[in-house]
Order: sequence, then structure tokens, then C-alpha cells
Amino acid sequence: MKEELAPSKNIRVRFAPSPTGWLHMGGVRTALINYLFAKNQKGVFVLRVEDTDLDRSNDTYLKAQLGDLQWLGFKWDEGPHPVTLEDQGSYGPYRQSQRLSLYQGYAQELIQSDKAYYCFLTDKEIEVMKERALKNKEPFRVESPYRNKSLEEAKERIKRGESAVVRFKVPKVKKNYVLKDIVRGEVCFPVDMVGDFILLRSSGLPVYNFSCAIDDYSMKISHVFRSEEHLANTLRQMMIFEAFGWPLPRYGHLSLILGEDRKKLSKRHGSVSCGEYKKQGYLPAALLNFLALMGWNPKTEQEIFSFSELVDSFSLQGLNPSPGVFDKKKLDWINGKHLKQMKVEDFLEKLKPFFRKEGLEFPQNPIWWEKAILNLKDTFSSLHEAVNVFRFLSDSFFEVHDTAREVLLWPSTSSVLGAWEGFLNSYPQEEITPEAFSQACKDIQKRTEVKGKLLFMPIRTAVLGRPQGIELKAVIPLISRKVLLKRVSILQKQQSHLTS
RNA sequence: GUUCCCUUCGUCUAGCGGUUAGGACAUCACCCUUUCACGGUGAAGACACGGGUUCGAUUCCCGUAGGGAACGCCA
Repeated sequence: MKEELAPSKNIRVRFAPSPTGWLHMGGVRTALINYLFAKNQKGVFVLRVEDTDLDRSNDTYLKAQLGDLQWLGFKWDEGPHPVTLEDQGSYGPYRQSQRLSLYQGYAQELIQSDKAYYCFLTDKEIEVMKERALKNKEPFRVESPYRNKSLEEAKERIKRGESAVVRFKVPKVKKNYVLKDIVRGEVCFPVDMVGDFILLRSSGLPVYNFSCAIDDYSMKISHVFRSEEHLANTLRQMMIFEAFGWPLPRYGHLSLILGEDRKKLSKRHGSVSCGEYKKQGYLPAALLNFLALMGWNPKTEQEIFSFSELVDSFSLQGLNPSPGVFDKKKLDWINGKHLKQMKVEDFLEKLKPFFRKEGLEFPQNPIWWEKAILNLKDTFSSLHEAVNVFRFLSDSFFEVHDTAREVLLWPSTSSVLGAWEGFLNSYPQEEITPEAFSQACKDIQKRTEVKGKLLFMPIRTAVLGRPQGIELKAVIPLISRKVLLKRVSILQKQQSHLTS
């Protein structure tokens, strides 16, 4: 049964990425749920860096992840500054690599109280044990012969230069550990589910389960939301908390995000990093909206949420234990909805970096922009799509698309183009109004006796370079007469080339 | 293999003993549109199976099946 949470002060949650790669969508969802809970409860959101794997962690990844988190709109109350990496908050340092002496001290405490021991098993010896277990179809668990050796003996070996890890002495007395999970209710683990796991590596660096437990305690973390794959780790961490006699934080294990093949979302499913979605033109608010709706339900029929609406409506009861498949189509839809709700100036702001990247140039005139975005905004479902549409408005861009070929071969096309050119030449202003354009179409139709798609497709091709696409009435006022003339003449040249 | 988790339309989900099983994405049709899209209307589409408990199970319990995850000196 799910347990109701008593309202509690001092809510402190954390998101604890490890800087060994780019920020992953699963990570974003974990961060989001933690954040929503913290902020909904007026609690503290801590960002802790789990960089005890020195070989794989680096500052490039760390900065990229913090940057992405910031881009998404997360603000952490405590943790490293996104640019300088300088710690902010009174429970620091927030990078585990800077807390090593803390872990070593606690490890000593466990060793002294006989709850942990030095183990001298080599990789090779463990490998042999594993193979034997596999052969006998037994579950593999490390059974260290050093578990019951005296501390004096161990110290003697270390003095001689042997390298040792510190293993936790998993208690053999208790039968089961019961976790009261916020999203799954009671989860029961048998003690022998895990063997004596490593606390400290031979290098003296802590392993995830140890540093995580120590830090959740010492940073006074009240609630931990993390993905379901950590369930077995939680058992280990519960044991560590028990060994120290510390009160356990509340845990909530979030359902996994799956790819279309129902396997854990990973690189082979395509885009999984936050940065890729950013690059593709998704809005941060849309990404968060989409992710929030996987595994969480607002209990209303609302589907489109701003970040702050998400914070306001969040509740633990909406959390769902079953895994969910990442549906990009739905993301696209949500993104489109967010795009349509955007103010013109915000929209332009989001679009600018994409224009820069594509090398597109546009009039500086703000009135032009206002009109352009207003006319076209509702047809986009992503910024990427928007850029592709705006491309047609750029003075410097005109390309005759392959699909125009057929149109150019129609016998009536040449007279339509001629009439269109004639209209442009005689039009007294640079900016053509939608009304003038409609009238022009009627005139051309009357003069050439061509109508329907035979009329409109050549004109659209003369404007956009292709017979299909954006509505002409919306787009004509945004392109100057001069540019339109240039485009017709290019097309006419191609046409005569093609037909001769 | 062992342990743990999960199971309502193709997908995300509502449902917390009595419902015509609700919504959304996607799909299809129609409307709007002198194209594409947007938008609008509508259609089709689900309780994995077998036992209990109960007057009554999608809902509670137990099995079975299926799927997933974890079993590192990764996190």
C-alpha cells in the first residue's frame, strides 16, 4: 500500500548526477521529480556531484550537465555554481571527490566496530568464485575469507604493502529488510540478496553506495527520488544507515523510462541526451512537461503545464510505479502547444540562435518580425520546423526544389509566371498586402484562363521554390517585391532551360 | 540462474468493489483550406490469464504467463 506522507518541515532533496557523460533524459526526469517535490513543499533542492569514479568523471561533463540543468530552468539552493563550480550552501563540499576524508573516517568507524573489514581478495580469485557459482547455477555473492579475520592481521598485511578494499559485513541475523517506498509501497528484500559489498576501493575512494549513504545523512536529505534500477542499492544503503544507527530518509523509486522496444532508454534508441533535444529546438518547458507526465499524473485532465504550474500541482499521489515508453510524437505535440502559447518576443529570442547557426539573415525591422511570427507561429511544432519555414523568407535564400519539376513542365506555367512577373513589376510598393495579392491572383486567373492548382502551384513555386508548403497569403507580405521578382526570374530561367 | 519491480486502447494514463471503463498522443474519416500544416468534428481501439474473497471484481488476495531491472574496486 502506498503510504501517506506526514507533512514535514525541513524537506531537503537532492539531485546527484555523476559527471561521466551528458545529461540524460532519465536524469532530467529524476531531477524534475525531486525538484517538483521540494519546491511544492517549500523545501530545499540540493545538487550534489557524485564524481568518485575519477577515471570517468571530468569537469567538461560536469559543466555541460549543470548548463543543461540551468537551461531547463532548475535552480539549486545548494551545490556548485554552474560556471565557477564554487560551492554554495552550508553542507558542502558538494563534490564527493572533495569529501574523501569524511568517507574514510566513517569507514574506519565501521571497521573499529566490526561492521566492516579489510578484504584482500584479488580480481582473479573473485572471478573464479563467480565462474563456480555460474557453473553450479547458484546466485553469485562474494564470500570473503577475510570477513572473520582479525583486524590486527589485516593491518599487518597492509603494512607489508598488500592492497585491500573495505567491505561491509552484511549482517547474517535479520531475515528481511522492508522498505516503505513512496511510490511502490512496501518492498521486501531478503538479507542474502547482497553479498559483502565494497565501501572503499583499494585506492581509498568510496564506492557509490557508501558515499551516497554518508552524504544523504550528512547533508540531511529527507527524501530521495531516484530511478527503479537503484532498488537493490537502496537495500545496501539501508544497511549502512542501520549500522550507524541513523534515521533513514524516505525513498521513492521512480519507474524506468523505456525505449520503443521496452528496454531501458539508452543511446541506441536515438536521442537521449538533453543537449540533443536542445539542439533540435525543443523548449525546456515542453521537455519538462512531457517528462513529468511519464510516471506522474496530475489527477486532472490538464496536459499542458508550465514549469511553475507543475510545481504547484505536484503531489506524491500522482506517482506511478509502472515503467513508461518514451513517445517522441507526444513530445512533439506538447512542444507545439508550448510554442503556440509563447509571446512573440520570447519566440524570437528562442529562434535567434538557430538563425545564427544557419547563417540566415533577415530585416532588422521589429514590425516585420512581429508580423512574421504572428502570421506563422501557429503552424510550427518545433523551433527546427520554424527555422525551416523562415528560411524561405530570407532574402539570400532561394532554391528550386525537385518537387517543382513537374510544375515547370505544365504548358500553362509559363504564362502564369509571366503574368505574376507582370504584376510584380507594376505593383507600386515594396510590401504587397494580402488583399493586393488576392486581387492579383484573380486578375492572373482572368488573364491567363488558368485556375486551381495549375495557377497556385506555379506561383507558390515562384515564391518558395516548391509547389507545396506555407500559405502564400501569410508569406507574401513578408518578402519584398524586389526579392520576389528576383525569384520569378530565376524560376523562369530554369523553366525555359527545362522545356527547351 | 537468483532476487526485486511492473502489467487498462499501439503509446502516456484516469479508475482506488457496482462506470455505456474516461482523457491525451498516434491512426483513420469528414469539415476548414485554391497546396502542406494548424484548427474543428467524429470513428476505431484496452482491463494478460487462471483461481479465490464477495451479492458483485478492472479494482482486494494467491498463483501462472509476459515484460523489465539489479546482481562491478560504475553510478
